[in-house]
Amino acid sequence: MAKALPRYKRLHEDIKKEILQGDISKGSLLPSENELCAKYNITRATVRQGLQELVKEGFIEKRMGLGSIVVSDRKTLGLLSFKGFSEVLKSSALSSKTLNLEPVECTAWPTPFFYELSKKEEAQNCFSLKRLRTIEGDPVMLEFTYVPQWGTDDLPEKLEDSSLFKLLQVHYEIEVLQVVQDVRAIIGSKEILNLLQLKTGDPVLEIHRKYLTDRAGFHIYSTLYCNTSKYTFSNSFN
Amino acid sequence: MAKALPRYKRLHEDIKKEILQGDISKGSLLPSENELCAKYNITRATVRQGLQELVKEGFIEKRMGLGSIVVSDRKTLGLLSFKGFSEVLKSSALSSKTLNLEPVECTAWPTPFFYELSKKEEAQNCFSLKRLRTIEGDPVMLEFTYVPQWGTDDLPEKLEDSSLFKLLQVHYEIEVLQVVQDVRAIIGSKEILNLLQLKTGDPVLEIHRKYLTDRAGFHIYSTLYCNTSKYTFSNSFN
DNA sequence: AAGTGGTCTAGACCACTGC
DNA sequence: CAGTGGTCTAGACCACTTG
Repeated sequence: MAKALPRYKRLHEDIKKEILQGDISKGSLLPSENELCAKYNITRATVRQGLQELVKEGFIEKRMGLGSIVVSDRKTLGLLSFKGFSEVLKSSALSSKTLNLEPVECTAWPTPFFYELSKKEEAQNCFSLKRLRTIEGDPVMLEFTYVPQWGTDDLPEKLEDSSLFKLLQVHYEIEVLQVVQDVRAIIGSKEILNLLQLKTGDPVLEIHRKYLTDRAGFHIYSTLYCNTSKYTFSNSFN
Repeated sequence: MAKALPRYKRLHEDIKKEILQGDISKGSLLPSENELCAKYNITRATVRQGLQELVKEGFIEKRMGLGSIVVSDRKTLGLLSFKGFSEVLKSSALSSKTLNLEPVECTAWPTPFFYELSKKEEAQNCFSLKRLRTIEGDPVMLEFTYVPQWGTDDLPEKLEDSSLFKLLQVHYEIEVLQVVQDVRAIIGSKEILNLLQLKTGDPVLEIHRKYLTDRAGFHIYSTLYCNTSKYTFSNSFN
């Protein structure tokens, strides 16, 4: 029972594999779109659809009049910035920990919710995670995350041994494609300040996030409260 | 001299404006792709190219067999995108203004500087801009920007009639490729609070930015102080 | 000048959602 | 069922970069 991948997807995965395996080295040019047409026996529109995925993932960049350049590590920071806390920090020398403040629950969505939910989302429950992140023992981020219960029923037990985003990718084949976030500075509530070990009147970074995935209509939502007195919240994009 | 906009871009901006102005309400369906073909006198491939931009920006989502749903009418500002203040706002219905608090000066870099400068940068002076951005009359962002004086000698007079980033692109052919930023929440100083019309003890978003350009070694630096009491600052990345 | 990616046309068939 | 978006073909002209 072969799945019969779309042709553009086939090209996308082929080239991605070649890049990751080093068959096409960073900085070099991909075959031209016309050459790829010939190689895969597809039209240019289909080739471009496939290449566009690679651009979106940050593997290649296109240069007018020149070609498609492999830049596999240029977007690294930008990619890491939404892949979750642990992935971002694991390459640095700082020790980080994540503490689940409450067991994962499956409940209705909080109301009012900070982003508008679709009817499909509203109709189902969600898993809610309440976690505190620390760096070198200092609490730096309080995170409330909401994952729709939609083919992810055994999420709680799986969550034990891996990060949320890795779990979604590996066990459910859900990949985060994009993040939209709203940022503001607020004076933290007593509960938030307490958990972040801040004093009354201290400012806190509040971030609302919506993660868009490759499963249509499947979104993950987070609210983050950050103690930025010692560590800043940094990201990179292009 | 202005080039005609590509047709897909025209459609993209039109619909985006309609969404932001509330002409198409959140949760409703866009006209079908075939209807848009007829309305704009373009083919479906072109319509899809335009709609895809809206998907990328998080304004719409597509549902197989159903249509394109408007999922966001955020009036928040994509100010964390690197395209600059004016560009982000021009498609929305909100009126924005930029006030130069001081004439553009060419001086040494401030010390200490918030990012590490290369020797080449340190060896030259920089233009410093101090600007206040307002939306609908409300001051929302105080911006200190530093541009190296490196083939940009006539920057001050050129700056009169266009945005900084457009100016750099058009007159000096410098294109911003990537942005690195550090974000924190602070309690504003008296001067900052005053300019942003905030009260003592109010929180402010502080952002340090480094813009990387296609001219090797040429960077632009900014410090932003944002009043997030009324508008949040949003961005989107992948 | 030759080749590249950027844009665009005018069709086509399919799988899916709602009625 | 009729209509939608998902995929795809076979062309075309353009602006741009490099030799």
